[in-house]
Amino acid sequence: MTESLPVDTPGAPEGFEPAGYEPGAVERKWRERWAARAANQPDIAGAKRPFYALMMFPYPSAEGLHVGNLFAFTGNDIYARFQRLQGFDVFQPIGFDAFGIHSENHALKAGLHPMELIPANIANFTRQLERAGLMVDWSRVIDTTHPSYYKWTQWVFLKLLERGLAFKKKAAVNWCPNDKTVLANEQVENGRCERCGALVEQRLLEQWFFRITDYSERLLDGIDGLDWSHTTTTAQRSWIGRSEGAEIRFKVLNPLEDAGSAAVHVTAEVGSGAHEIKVFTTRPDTIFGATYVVVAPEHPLLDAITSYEQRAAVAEYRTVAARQDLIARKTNKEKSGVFTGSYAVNPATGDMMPVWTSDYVLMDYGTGAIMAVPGHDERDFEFATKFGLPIERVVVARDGSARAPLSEAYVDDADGGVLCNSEQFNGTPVGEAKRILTDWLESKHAAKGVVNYRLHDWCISRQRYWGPPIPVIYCDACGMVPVPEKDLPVLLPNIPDFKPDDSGVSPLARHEEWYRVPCPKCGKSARRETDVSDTFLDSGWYFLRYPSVGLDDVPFDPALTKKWLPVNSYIGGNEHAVLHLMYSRFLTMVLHEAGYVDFDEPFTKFRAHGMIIRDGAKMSKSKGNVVNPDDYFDGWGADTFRTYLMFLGPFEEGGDFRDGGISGVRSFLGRLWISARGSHTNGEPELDVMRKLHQTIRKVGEDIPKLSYNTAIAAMMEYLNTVRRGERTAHRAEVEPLVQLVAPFAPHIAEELWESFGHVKSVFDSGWPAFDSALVTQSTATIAVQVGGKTRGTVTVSPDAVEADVFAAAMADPAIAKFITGTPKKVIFVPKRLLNVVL
RNA sequence: GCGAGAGUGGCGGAACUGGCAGACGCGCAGGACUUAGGAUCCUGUGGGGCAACCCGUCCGGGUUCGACUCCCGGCUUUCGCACCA
Repeated sequence: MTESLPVDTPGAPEGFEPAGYEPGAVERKWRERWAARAANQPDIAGAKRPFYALMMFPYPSAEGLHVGNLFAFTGNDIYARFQRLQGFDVFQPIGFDAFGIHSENHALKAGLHPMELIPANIANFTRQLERAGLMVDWSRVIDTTHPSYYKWTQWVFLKLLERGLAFKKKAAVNWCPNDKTVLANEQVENGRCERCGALVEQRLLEQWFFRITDYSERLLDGIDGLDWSHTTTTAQRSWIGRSEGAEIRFKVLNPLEDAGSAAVHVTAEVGSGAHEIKVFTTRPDTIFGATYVVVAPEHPLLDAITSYEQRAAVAEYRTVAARQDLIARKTNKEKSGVFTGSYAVNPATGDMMPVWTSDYVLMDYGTGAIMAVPGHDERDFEFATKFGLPIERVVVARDGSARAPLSEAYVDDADGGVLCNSEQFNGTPVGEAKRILTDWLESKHAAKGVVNYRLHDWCISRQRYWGPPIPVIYCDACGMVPVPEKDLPVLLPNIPDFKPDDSGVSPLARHEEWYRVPCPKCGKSARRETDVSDTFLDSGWYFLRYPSVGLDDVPFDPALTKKWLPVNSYIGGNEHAVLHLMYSRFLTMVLHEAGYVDFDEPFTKFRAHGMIIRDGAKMSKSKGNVVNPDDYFDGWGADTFRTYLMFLGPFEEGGDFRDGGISGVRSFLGRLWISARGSHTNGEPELDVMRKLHQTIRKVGEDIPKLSYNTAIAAMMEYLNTVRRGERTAHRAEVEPLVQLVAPFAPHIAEELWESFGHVKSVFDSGWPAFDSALVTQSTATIAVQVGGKTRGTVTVSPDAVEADVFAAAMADPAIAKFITGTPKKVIFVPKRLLNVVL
């Protein structure tokens, strides 16, 4: 794979024979030089112009660095180095997100202990990352599994506990029988564990939760002020899932002995309404069309409202639903359900509506109960059709008939519909009707307008070993007692048998010597919490820690935090668009309220990078299309590999990795080397070349902040082609600034060439070259001449030529003039660009 | 199903606010230097046609002097979310 370049350079000055470009040697030299000079360590306490360039820290897998990681890190590094060249004190830290089920499972499989596996993985990652030539401050690395870090993760937990934002509740949770662990809803995909693919079961366990739902509104509103990738903010908004509607209360009649008989047609006056079912609906306007009510199988009132006759059927249905819950329930859309034997009163019509239970109503969302409007909801329509429940039309297109039968749910709630069969509200447009009907129901004390969110509380409990123990102690006398801050960290013990079992309790519970502790309050024997916390808690605050790494008495120093945060630029994958970024925002808001930080949004700017695919598919071991960065570092050098990755396609979209293109980038650097090493200082640089240079300086300076790296590289290639056109030798002044432009992409070769020009200081302390706006302007303009919109040729004129000049020039060219027959009806002139003659 | 993107040469991809479509690179072809070249350098390269020219940015309409770009309708595709009431 290694290739040699010619030793002699055409036109090289007498007695100077540049050695061929050998990336291996050059890169080694500069890695060592940077380390020796601590070149990548900003003055954390004293920086004048701090710039925090953060990238999402990796999970240090045993397989080593993935090109996807490298792609992301390189993209961040280029931006960071560019900011450094702009004169900022750039802080680009890195760390390792090494707790969690992934590491633990891998350790189990490999027969190793995570406490041995993880340091080895981190060492390997570090070695690979160092070769990439990242401008990373290696003196401030975070390892989430180190007690000096998770001490403060536990501290964060205690802060939430203090503020009432951490709480325990028994909850139906997703249990993966294979990984033997609880999964967050987000970790379940189509009823299967996102990691191992096993079918997920439902279990009832006591879990720790963070009350993120208290922040739904703030998390949503805050998005407006963020400079984030559009795709990311869209994902956040839809994850929060705000919807406006009404909560409507339905009185339920006591189950009547004869309920269920066909003759039942009770009036509103009958029954005492001992129970009330609350439903959430976004369509209060359709209340007149509500013909039945459905509660989720887990609904707390279900038992109370079920009639004697229906009890067996309901109980059986509920058992089946519980068993299949996340499996069939979310994938099998065939409607099923059972009548409870009770009736609810429609507050608008006074009609009796049968109450059913069905798994198409989710306990998780809204109130766990719905009013069914089969005429105007597809799911309700399907259900009503299947079970023979009445379907009423209460919305009709403006020109439609209120009697028109419904063959499917009419769901147009935008502008088309007006109410019908709704008494005094007939004719009201749907839009207004939502508000009017809510007000009306409110006046009858049957409803209130509410806002509902899809966002759920964050379950942070994991019944596993490889995580930070949740710092709580249970005492028979004192109850739940938080571990005092002075006792942090609660160390994760090094135990050999960390394998989870089927009990649903963490392996830590098997170690009495660990979990038996004196109560911090009364001193009597007590027990530790044996759950560990979610890795998203580790990564939810790590950006706060970086500037304060090494300070053991605080999680993050106030002065340093004020200086460096919020993060100026954050780059990462869109796979974390929702959870990691949402949790980080949430924790920041809480810490802000608690007075620990003076900002409430952690990441001012966020950009999601694209994904690198190969042969049109995601890289994976099973497909055998994984790229090992080491091979490319060895074969081509880090500078070539970095630049190539950035040249593949737009950074925010990713690209298709193929070996084919890499040689183009390598020969670009090779030619740069030759032109720079062979450059002369005789006389003046060529004016046309200098024009192109200054245009290139401008272009690259505009492209990098936009992360438009591929076009920046293309511009530099184009410029180098101009410099070398016709085998000409470069003037020093023509290539020296190019070395600065290339530096963020290919830092090693840039340093080497910069040094060869006689500079003592690093190229990264040389500042970004300024462009001369006089030179950027073209000396001539090539103007397209169109006749009737069709391009018929071009004319070259002065850039400030006016319409008449260009028209004259066009007429002087017979190839163009022959199309201009007769008097032009109209002439469109765009200076410096185009002349269009309309006949 | 809903939401957000994306469809441009043989390939990866450029194209500012509606103004010469195909920058840059790969590949390919020809040439130079060479004992040789898979190294390096130069030239060419959307399709058709001898040419003048014609046709070309997923498809069909539209707006405009002019559309890859804007509007309407459709197709394909990627990524989220998904019985969210």
